[in-house]
Amino acid sequence: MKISKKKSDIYLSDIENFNIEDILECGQCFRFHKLGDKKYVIIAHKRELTITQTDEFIIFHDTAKKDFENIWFDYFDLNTDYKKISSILSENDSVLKEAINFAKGTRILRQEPFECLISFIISQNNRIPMIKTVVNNISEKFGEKIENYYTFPSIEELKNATVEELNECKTGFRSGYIRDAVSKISAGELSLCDIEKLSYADLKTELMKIKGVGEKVSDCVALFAYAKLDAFPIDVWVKRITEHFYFDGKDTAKDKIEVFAKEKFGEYSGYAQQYLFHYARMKQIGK
DNA sequence: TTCCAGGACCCTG
DNA sequence: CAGGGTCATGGA
Repeated sequence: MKISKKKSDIYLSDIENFNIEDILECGQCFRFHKLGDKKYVIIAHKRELTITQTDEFIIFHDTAKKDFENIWFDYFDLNTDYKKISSILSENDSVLKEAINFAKGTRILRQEPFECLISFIISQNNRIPMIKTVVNNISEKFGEKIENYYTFPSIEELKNATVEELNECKTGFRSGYIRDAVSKISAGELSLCDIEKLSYADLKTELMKIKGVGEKVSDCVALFAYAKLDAFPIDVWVKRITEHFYFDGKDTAKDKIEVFAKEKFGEYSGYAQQYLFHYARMKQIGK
């Protein structure tokens, strides 16, 4: 990977397995807007990052080198060798091979824990376009305006949000769950910072103390905010595609699928899950 | 109109 | 303890 600075922009080159479209459209994060072909603006870390990708470069517009090193390098998981991981997962598994080939440039983002937690609470029994709408509504109502967009609110900014105000953001029956998460965190019953050092299993146990956070939501937060790569979130799509390809199309309990994934994908479960999820959803597999 | 979505809660038996 | 009805919301 090569990094160069041109005027106020950062240029990345010689990087494999990076496709901004795959990364953003695969359903792991919700606060971005498409500006054009392979051109997006992402709102994270109190910044609006405009990013474009050409055949040769990935361009981080108007970005200080310090911000690239301190924020975006980790956010885009640039220290991980996805070529190696995709090659290991493709080996002896034609399903993964196909799913990876479909979206080679997918990477697991390292998202901010609070935003990730609230976003995936909202995700339950919901659709991705609607999740994006609701998360944006919350940002516009409780966050701060940067330039053209609003930040996702901090814990402090969401602390006094009432169920009625949340309902106005279309959170529906999840408003009480968000209230419970915010109150437990602001009361110090749960520290999103302290749990970072916990194992995957212990981290899940802590997150699941929040009302409205179960197996799947805690798995997503573990994977997308804390980089617990042994997590394998099982939603309707992952259930469908694993049943379709690995269980002869038969209805299979989630705990059985979990055991299967751990055995087959091991320390790379999180990556495998994301390739499978995106492929299944795009191809409507099992539906 | 009915069904369903990156589920989890809670009541019933 | 397992199973399934129920929960807002909006698009297909």
